[in-house]
Amino acid sequence: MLDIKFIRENPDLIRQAARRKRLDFNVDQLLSADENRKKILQEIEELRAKQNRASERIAALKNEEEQDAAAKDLRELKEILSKKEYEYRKIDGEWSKLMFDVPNIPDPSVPDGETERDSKEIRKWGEPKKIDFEPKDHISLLSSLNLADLQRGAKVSGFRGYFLKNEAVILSLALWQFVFDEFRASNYEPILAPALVREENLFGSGHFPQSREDVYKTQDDVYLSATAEIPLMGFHSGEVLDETDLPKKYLAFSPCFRREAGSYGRDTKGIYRLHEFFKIEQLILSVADHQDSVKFHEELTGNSEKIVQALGLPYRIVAAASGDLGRAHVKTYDIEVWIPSERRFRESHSSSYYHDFQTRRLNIRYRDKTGKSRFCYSLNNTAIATPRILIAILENFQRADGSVEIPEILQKYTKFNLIKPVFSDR
RNA sequence: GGAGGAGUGGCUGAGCGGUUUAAGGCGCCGGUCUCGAAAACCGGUUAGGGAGCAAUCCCUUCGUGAGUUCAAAUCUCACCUCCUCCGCCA
Repeated sequence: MLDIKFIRENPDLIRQAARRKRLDFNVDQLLSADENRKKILQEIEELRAKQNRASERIAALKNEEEQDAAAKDLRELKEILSKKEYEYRKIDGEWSKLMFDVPNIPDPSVPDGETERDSKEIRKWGEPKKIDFEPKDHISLLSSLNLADLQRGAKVSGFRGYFLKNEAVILSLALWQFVFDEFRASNYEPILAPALVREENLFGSGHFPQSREDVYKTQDDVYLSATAEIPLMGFHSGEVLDETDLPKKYLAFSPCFRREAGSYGRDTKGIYRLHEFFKIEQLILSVADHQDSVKFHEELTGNSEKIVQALGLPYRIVAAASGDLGRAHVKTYDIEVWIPSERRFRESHSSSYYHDFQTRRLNIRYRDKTGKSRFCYSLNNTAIATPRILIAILENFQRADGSVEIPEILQKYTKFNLIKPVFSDR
């Protein structure tokens, strides 16, 4: 959600934002709804003022008969008022609907383009290991090393279902432990976040109303969160923080659920795209300052780079193209790790900032030094997502004999340094 | 799942149809007093929107939404949250 005053004063910026994000949004429709709404609201306020004054006069009358007589005269006013109010509710509903559709404005540095293919490489780290044999893909490694059961996963859980087994389990636990340890000395507060969230949080974070079909809904009308960003943004909703408490930094683990409604044809095999996974997410609430957002965006991205570097995975940072940005986003960096079997980089982390788009919806404010209340700015980034990151680890660390090395940094957690192929079902 | 009770400003807490522009207290800000401070005393102090150069004025806001009424913090209904008890439960 953007400030209506800003929209009134900068309709061209909104038009341009919609064009860059490849969204169909009609600013003029909003502006005319806005004008209409404002006009009716002013009329209602005048009528209410009139009614309030008349009511006060009635209250001053001591005689009940006099009161009744005076009240009679007000019924007509009341009728006009309620008609106006009905009109207002209608236009206000229209107005809100449009307001929820207004895209946030992409930063000028965001590369223009339609899809993922138009993203721009910012920097690169590491060299893919020389593999002098035909590298197996993660699906065949999972199978030969007995690390997952995808058939039974589908039988029990349905399409995209999976069981992780044996060393893959220990490796997952090791990754989570390692990441929380990496942040131990930092001022990121560790959190285990709920996955069940109320609808308002999904609106607040900018996932609703557009992406309803991507989210699971329970029979109690609470939803299964697609990321800890959602409960974490809801954490401070409706609060007025003190400027001295900012920035707030969180590191949250949660299960994540995604319907993947629009991606039936894509990544249908393996564990790249799942309905159910686990993620540790970083999130920052900061003061309302663009330069701060830029600074913290780099910090969040840098934190994740350190993790991927420590794991020894070659990666690159790309700035997502304008058309690939979510409605709520100002700018997004993806970390893409090297996948040997595909000979390409694929997304493992996503680091974004939003200015006050989310905090305005969630009403997360702070009192600045002058005592004025302002909306915080928000940012978030993946710290690690499992099992997806296992794909990169398995493929990059595979050896000619079919075994897989464990990244050195994880060995103190896993207590083993090699995953060996099995030749019979364990 | 069942039975009760409760949600009021930054906090505490009164009000239960109309001088409520929400009492009182705490906190905070300003002032008087003081060499300075504390105490005491005086004044100010919810938030959002709108009109105006400004002084100021208007509307909304007592968990949320709908309703009754000329008028709702106050009455009715639904929902949300918290507390107590019973049941179930890792």
